[in-house]
Amino acid sequence: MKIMAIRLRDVAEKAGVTPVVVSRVLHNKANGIRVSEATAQRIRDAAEDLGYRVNVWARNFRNQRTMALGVLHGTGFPRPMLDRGSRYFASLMDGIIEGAFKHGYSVTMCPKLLGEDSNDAMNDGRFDGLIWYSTSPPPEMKEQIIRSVVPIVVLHAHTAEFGGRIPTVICDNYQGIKLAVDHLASLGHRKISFAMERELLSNEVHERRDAFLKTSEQAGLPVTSADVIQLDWERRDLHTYLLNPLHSAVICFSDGLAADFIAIAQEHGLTIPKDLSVIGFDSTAFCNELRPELTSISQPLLRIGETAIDVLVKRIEGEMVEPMESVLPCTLDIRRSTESVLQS
Amino acid sequence: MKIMAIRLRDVAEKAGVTPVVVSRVLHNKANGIRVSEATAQRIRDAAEDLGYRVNVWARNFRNQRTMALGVLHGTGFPRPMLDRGSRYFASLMDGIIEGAFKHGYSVTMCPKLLGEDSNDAMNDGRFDGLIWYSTSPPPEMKEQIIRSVVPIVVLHAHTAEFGGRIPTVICDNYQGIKLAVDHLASLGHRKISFAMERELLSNEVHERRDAFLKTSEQAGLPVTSADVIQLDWERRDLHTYLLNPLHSAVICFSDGLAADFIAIAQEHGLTIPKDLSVIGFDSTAFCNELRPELTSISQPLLRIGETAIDVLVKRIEGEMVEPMESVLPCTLDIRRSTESVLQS
DNA sequence: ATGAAAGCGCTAACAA
DNA sequence: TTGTTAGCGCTTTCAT
Repeated sequence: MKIMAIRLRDVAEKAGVTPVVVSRVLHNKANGIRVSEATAQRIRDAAEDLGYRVNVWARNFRNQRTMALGVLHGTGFPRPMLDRGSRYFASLMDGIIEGAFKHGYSVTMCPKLLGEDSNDAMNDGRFDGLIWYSTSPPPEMKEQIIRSVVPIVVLHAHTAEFGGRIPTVICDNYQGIKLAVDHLASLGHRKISFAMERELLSNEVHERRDAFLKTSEQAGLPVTSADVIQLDWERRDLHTYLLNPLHSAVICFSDGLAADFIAIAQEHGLTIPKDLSVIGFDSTAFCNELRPELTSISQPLLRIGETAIDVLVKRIEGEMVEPMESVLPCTLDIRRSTESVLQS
Repeated sequence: MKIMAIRLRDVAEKAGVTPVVVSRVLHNKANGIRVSEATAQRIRDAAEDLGYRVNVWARNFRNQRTMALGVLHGTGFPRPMLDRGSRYFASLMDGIIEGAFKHGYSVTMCPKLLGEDSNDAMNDGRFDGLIWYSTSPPPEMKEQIIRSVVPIVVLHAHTAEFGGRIPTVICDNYQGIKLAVDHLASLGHRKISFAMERELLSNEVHERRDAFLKTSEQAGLPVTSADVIQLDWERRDLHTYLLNPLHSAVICFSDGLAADFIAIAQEHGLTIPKDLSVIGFDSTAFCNELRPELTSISQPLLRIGETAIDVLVKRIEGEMVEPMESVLPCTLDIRRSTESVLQS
């Protein structure tokens, strides 16, 4: 008992004209309509009466566009859960959706896509464009991305990784880390550290670590690569470290990691921030839910998502994108997890 | 410089056959292929050589299906942000995506849809089915839902609200609240309260409040409607209440509300759970990030999302759904925000 | 001002 | 085993 939707043809019959005229009256906003007002009114009435809606897919098919964008999650995890870890991916998606809506595109998450055969998504006509969001794609993926039929924008990567041929959007990791280091220095901290997940494959990890080392030095702090704390997924290394913590402050690679750091430090009897100042990265909403609230480097995730879409849409519409790499500045959201070392 | 994708016709030409044969060889999994192995191989080679991918939209168009599901967010907010408040919506979406993938459908979030003209989504051919997620739709919306061309499943509502004609999925609010009340009673709490947002329009608020009153009575607790704390969005009422708190425990309508309750109670010098036990509702991931970790009634959001999709797909495929209303049981996740009143 | 024709890529039904 | 026909709903182009 499938109810048929009303088609252009139905409206045309009711109004006593051909579908072409109906199309012009109802959908040709820009062009001159070239239809007598009387007919136009008759058509509009008929459409109203029947409750006509254009069939979007038929139109898109005819126009050879889908007005749909896909979000690809290449490698790393099986599927990005929205509700897991920090709200990182959720924030990003909010930005992507926002940007897409602005340009009249929809955002689709679909199986083949987020799973393995990402090659399909680039060629099966499902999308006008793709956002590739991945920690760090293996070489063969990069080749695939470069050769994709469909325009792609890659998040959290550098254009150089793709032979300068794929637009990318990334935050200014160096400048972000510098904000954190300077903040700690201004609070009188000298022994500061950087915590990262050893097994996380991501260019950004190394960017942030290197930025930590470099900016600390610039700030005149006695920091070496020994001050980088490498952690395993299960946080065993963290327990080990906390038996004999050597620093008064730590900058963590992500908010999720910072949350763990705080929780486990508290288990070990440390008071945050009195005994240890902690800074996260991303400044997602859940920083406000942690106790103490987490000071965090704010990567503008919403804007990153939106920017990526802006760039992608330009590409889809055949415009050149300049510059190919969008680097967005970070800010520092100072909350309660950092305090002056002098107070203690 | 739009690169054309390879079409069936291109493969056919290269293999020296007609498109129909190619279609059969490459896509007719189920039916007998009825093609000689030699030709089939030739076709497969040609497809491989050219890097052919089926155009999914053309196929769907021809088949008069979209294999796409929409998520409608009727009223209340302008657009559900994934990263806002508790992770409620994110969890739900994870379940929805999971369920959709299982059945081979994609999930689309698109502008017209999540904005105002939800009527479009029901008739513009964009979706094979819709999930309606709304706090509590106004009457005219309900009429629209009932009359929709496209199959719909409504979340967090009762089938009776839609004349018994629309399938719904909802958690067992009564049983969930009962778990919380019994838990508190077993910890020796006598003066317990229920906190809700006065201005939130939602059937579930009232269900939970009523369940609180009824199950408390059953548990032999001296509870009246005066023990329901009504709050404004800005939480001014909460500050007022906390000047002179009358209860040793509170069950909150949502995790987000519980988080606020805890934070503001702490500002007022209360220690959680020593001075006040707090229970949330939803048990989203961020309960673990609160300090203390939040005891919460767990609504199986992932399963609610998945179930909704299962039901929706049945409807799409013309099956009858029985029962029309799926009520999923809650559980209680006991964390650190509740403790025995006797300890103090 | 209106209409006829054509076709987007694909596949079900029927024909040879 | 292979091919022909036809059409999903829409819009662009060209004719009337």
